[in-house]
Amino acid sequence: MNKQEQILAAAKELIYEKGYENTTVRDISNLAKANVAMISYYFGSKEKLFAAIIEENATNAFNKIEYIGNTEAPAEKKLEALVTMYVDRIFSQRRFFGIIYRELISRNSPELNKHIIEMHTRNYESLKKIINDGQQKEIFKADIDVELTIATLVGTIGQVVNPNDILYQVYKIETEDKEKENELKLRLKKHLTGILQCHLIQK
Amino acid sequence: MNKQEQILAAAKELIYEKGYENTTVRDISNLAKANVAMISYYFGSKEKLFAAIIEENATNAFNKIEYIGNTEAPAEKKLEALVTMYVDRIFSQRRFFGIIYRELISRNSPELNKHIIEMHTRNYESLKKIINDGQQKEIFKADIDVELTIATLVGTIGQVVNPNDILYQVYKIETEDKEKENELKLRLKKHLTGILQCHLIQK
Amino acid sequence: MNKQEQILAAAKELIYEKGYENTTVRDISNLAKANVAMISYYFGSKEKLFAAIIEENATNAFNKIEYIGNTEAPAEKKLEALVTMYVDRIFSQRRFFGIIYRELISRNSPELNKHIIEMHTRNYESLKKIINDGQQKEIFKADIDVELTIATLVGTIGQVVNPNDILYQVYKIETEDKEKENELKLRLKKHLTGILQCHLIQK
Amino acid sequence: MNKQEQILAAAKELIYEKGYENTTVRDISNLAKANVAMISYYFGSKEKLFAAIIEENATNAFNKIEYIGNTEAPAEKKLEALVTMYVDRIFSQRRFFGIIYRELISRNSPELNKHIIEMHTRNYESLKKIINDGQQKEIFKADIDVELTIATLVGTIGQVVNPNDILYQVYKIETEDKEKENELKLRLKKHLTGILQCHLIQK
DNA sequence: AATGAATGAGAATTCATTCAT
DNA sequence: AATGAATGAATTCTCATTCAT
Repeated sequence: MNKQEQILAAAKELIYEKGYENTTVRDISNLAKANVAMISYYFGSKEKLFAAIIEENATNAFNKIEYIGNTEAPAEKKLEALVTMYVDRIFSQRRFFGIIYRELISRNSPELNKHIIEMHTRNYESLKKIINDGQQKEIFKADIDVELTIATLVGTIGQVVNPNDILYQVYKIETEDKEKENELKLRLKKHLTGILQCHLIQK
Repeated sequence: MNKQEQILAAAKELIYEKGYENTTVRDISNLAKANVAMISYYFGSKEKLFAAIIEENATNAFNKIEYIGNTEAPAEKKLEALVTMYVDRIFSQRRFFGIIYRELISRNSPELNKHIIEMHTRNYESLKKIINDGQQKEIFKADIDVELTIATLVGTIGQVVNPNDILYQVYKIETEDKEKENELKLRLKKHLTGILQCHLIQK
Repeated sequence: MNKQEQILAAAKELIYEKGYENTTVRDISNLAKANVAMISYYFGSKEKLFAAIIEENATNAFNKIEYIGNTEAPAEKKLEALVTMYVDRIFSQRRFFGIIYRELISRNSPELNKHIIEMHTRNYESLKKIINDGQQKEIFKADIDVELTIATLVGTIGQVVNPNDILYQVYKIETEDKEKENELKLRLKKHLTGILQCHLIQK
Repeated sequence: MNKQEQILAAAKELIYEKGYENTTVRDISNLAKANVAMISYYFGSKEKLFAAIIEENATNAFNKIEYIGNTEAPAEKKLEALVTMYVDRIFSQRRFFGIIYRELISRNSPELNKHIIEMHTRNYESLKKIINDGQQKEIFKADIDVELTIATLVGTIGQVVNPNDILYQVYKIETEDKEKENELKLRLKKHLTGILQCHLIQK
């Protein structure tokens, strides 16, 4: 792992840990064992470093959604695959998920916001295609609110995973415990598959 | 409205608009037409001002949940009332919703976090009581995941309302348009009532 | 002298001494025995502090030119008064004269440049009026190049006073010696009065 | 043109354009299409690169003055030749003229200053010799202030050419216009020849 | 209760220079 | 001779807080 990658990794870790505003470039450079100036050298600025992280992340998600969309599986299997993928993904990136929204809200960098939105729109469209496809094949109900159904999928996981102190204390789930975490992931997959099937599938 | 209230109001407005870190005490004092020093004078520090806002907010929510729980309505009506209340509430406080989680993540003030969690736990318990009640009366299914069901309720609304640029661009919803906003609220209420009834109610 | 004035005074001193770029806000705040932040507090930024200095200075010059222009003296007396005024002025502000041009050349702040030019234009017009008046009264020759005559007046003094190492070493004039300095001022006044009278006055 | 010369050329161009402090070694290396490190490699440091530029420039001037001094022409012709030479020279090097003084004032490199002063002293002595020669031959008046006369020559041109925004706006002269520029040079030569002859030549 | 001035710490960024190749 | 990566020092500015009134 070269310096540039080390910086990226350190930034990802810290930015979620403490938020974008609370993470200083010095923190990042210390963790990455790189000189402060290297951040400007490689990424131009703190903000652009952040943009690079988002870019990488969103593209990654996009590829996974597209992959599921392009399989030959029936719609209900695709739904299950999406739930599984999303739960795994958001959990494994719990350190990152959430910041996007947090920073989106801080309107001080319209350019960055625009970029994030573009990424998200792309991912969203890819996701929508899968549901529309299920509707066309008359496996999914026609009269569902596609946008809000996606909001339920993502929002539920986000709610569980994001504000982790709440998760781990309000929801009485122990943190740092891999086993318990896997249990929770299973619970989430089951809950979401159940609620979404009930909501989506024709009877 | 006295100076203290003016400061509180200004803080609420700005902190959501730009986030906690991006809101300076000077911004707040300017908007409140108060002197900077008054913030320290009345609230002790910026952080304590923030805590005061959260306090007020959470207590407000708690009262509303308790009120619904204490009515004589049947469980399915209470569910509908909760959906309506949550949608209205989060929408009307969209300016505030989200910061809590955002700041929770920034771990720099454990005390503040603890306080937020206590508030939330209290609200959460009150909410859970309502669902457990419906289960006891055999209107709601017994084998549902109560915690995650609440996560779906709150998370779905949050997902729609929170990152509003995404809302307004990815979800193709026009901002600043009261009529469209009401339309969206109706959509959300319908979607959530539908999906939660399908999920919760015994057949 | 309050803090704001102290900062202004310290800035004037240092900026000429070492140039704008070589003077740090920390230097200024140290000399002014003020905190660094006070510079932003009072002036907004280093650049605006510089602008304030220029403003004050140019306005001061303008008033003096206007005063001479408005006296009842004959043109040749006004010329003498101008020479005297300019020599005294540039000498007494030798610490300041020159920076304007130095910074004008560094084109990085177009706004500042625009402002400086406006000030100078105003002063220049006032000066020109005096010479034109002498021409109208047929005391001064009609066929002189007014712009370049002013350039000679200002440029000569500037050349002597500005690059003071050259002045004091190339021109073999001892620095820091008040007596010698007065001698030099007399020399300059004599030289300029002589050369300008020879150039301007009708025979 | 090899790399070293390219760097020198790029440095000359940029340093005047933006001033010494505002020109970064990276700017220079970019324009010269050379690596940053080559500047240190060839010149030792940014400052020494600057010294090299000054050296070249001053020597060039010295040779021209000496050439005029060594011709057989009568003093008044030499004066005219000097005016012409100086106007042409300062104009053609307007990009460079002025920085010398600007940097001289920034006292942070005494060595560099000393060097510049030496160069200037040499040039100045050569110039003075020409005037003294004219005095000896009783063509020029004996009672003139030689130093200040030279200051008038150089200062007037500098005043016109140096702060070019003032020149081009206060003096109402269009920039970038070769024809107008030549016109201005002629004006200057005429003005200076006139004023200096009137001042210097015996009647 | 209220103010404006003042403080000191900490932020991101930029720069000339050097090192390893 | 030439390069790209890396360094550490320095700079301006912003912020929450406190002091004197």
